[in-house]
Amino acid sequence: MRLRQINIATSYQEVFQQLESAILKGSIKIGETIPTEAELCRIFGVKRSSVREGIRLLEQSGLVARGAGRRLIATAPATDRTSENFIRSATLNAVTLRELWRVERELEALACRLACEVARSEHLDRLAANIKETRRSAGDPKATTRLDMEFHRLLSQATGNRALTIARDPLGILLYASTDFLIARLDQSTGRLITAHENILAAIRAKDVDLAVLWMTRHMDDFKRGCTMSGADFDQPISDFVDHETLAALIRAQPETSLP
Amino acid sequence: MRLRQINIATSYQEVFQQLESAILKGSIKIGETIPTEAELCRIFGVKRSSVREGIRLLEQSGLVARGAGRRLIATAPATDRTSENFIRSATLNAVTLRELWRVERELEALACRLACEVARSEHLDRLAANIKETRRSAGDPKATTRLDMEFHRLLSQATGNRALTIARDPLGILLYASTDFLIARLDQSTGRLITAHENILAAIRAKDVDLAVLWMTRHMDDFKRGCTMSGADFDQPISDFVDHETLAALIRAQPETSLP
DNA sequence: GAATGCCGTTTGTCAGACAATGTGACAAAT
DNA sequence: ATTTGTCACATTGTCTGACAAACGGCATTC
Repeated sequence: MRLRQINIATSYQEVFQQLESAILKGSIKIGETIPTEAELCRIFGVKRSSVREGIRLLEQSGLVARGAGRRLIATAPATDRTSENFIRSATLNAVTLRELWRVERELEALACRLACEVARSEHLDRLAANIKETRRSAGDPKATTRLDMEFHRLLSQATGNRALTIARDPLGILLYASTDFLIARLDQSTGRLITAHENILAAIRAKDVDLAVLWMTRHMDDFKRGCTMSGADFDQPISDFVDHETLAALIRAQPETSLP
Repeated sequence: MRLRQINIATSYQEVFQQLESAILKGSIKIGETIPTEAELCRIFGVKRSSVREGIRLLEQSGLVARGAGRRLIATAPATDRTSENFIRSATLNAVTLRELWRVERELEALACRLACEVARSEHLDRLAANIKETRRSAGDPKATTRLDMEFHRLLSQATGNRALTIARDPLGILLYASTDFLIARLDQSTGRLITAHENILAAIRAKDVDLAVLWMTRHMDDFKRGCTMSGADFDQPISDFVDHETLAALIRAQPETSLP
């Protein structure tokens, strides 16, 4: 005889699960409004407090957001939700800069390979514009760092691979936030950074996979060297490099990466 | 004169943010109990409904969970929270099997490289045990598929790189769930699967990076061939291969990957 | 036609209550 | 001595009812 764990869901969890299913399977389409709280009370046969608590769970999952008025509309969770979670998880598990960097290095290389394959000109133009702006930002390390992060984000979008974008985004944000702390690093190396970006873009334009990956790898190794040279211990947990307030601000400041 | 966007947080959001900060910066340590709702009411000066709605946000973030009794304790969000989010995002953005597979292929290769570097014998033994069990599972495709997923999860843990584990886990779950649907595929190829796993493990034991990556790449390409041969269109969104109920069950069934 | 003010609707919050469930201690039974 | 029954207590889950603030939409005004 096999008996199983008893697991009774509370009312508010039931509210969450039913609405979540409805959104994920498309009964409620993205952009549609969710019924009002009063209506949900009628539908589910529970009181407003339970409905509201269930809605909070949806809210934190990124499945609903307040649209025009205060009505809730169904939304597809963008990369920033996954980023939030990744960042919380990485922070509390004391993930080190080295671990983060190693994975990011590989994903950036993959981004280069994929970009060479699909590379639409509109995406490449955006990258070119980013480089141009980066050159103008010389002398403003904070802006340079931000544009660097933006370059890599644009590159991942240029691949058209949304799994890559979703997976890479949080890593990019965390690395950026950590090095923002070590900003002195950049003063010396803005030149090298621009050179690397330019060469990467040129290689992608030429569809030269190996060259693009080579330059990207150099770029990432430069990044590491810069960190260690400015005294950072690559084996310290990221929470030593960046406080949570900064991270929270960063997450919310993301330009809501669109996944076409 | 520079005026900025006004952004007033509601009471329950404020409750969430303050508790989130406290946990992330360690004022409330992982494993500690959160004050009772009544106490939080006193502390924050708001009513229970607001406190409770704030707690729901924490709950969905994976920052708290019900411990012994019904008291809430602070928890470090494990990989399954990030997985949930990734999966919702990937599903609703209609990410295709191809996109997913391409990224997973790269991360698995990285896992091989890192495993060759650090490879502690206890982890390798676990992989060996998994292969042994896989061999016993011949004839039970469902079990084989599950053990295959488990192999890759164990491998990523063997790298000691928690950023990799957190990033890879959701991809593994999604790919597994999608192919569970195409289970016939496996009947023909369990042999090849075991051979691949064995060769990967042997190469890692011998610290032969190139060989390990080579076998892993073959293994992943086999996977793709198996999918297409059993009639799957690799360019269809994953939601065509797996319904949400299955995914939700999978997420909850995860053995709560520990990040040491 | 665009700006303004009013009104119904919906949400955010409060106030208070009760039942269900879990804890801990202690007595009773095996 | 270990297990079981019982009880008081703490805490959570849910309900009831209410009100102010904020918003959309509509009629009004210039």
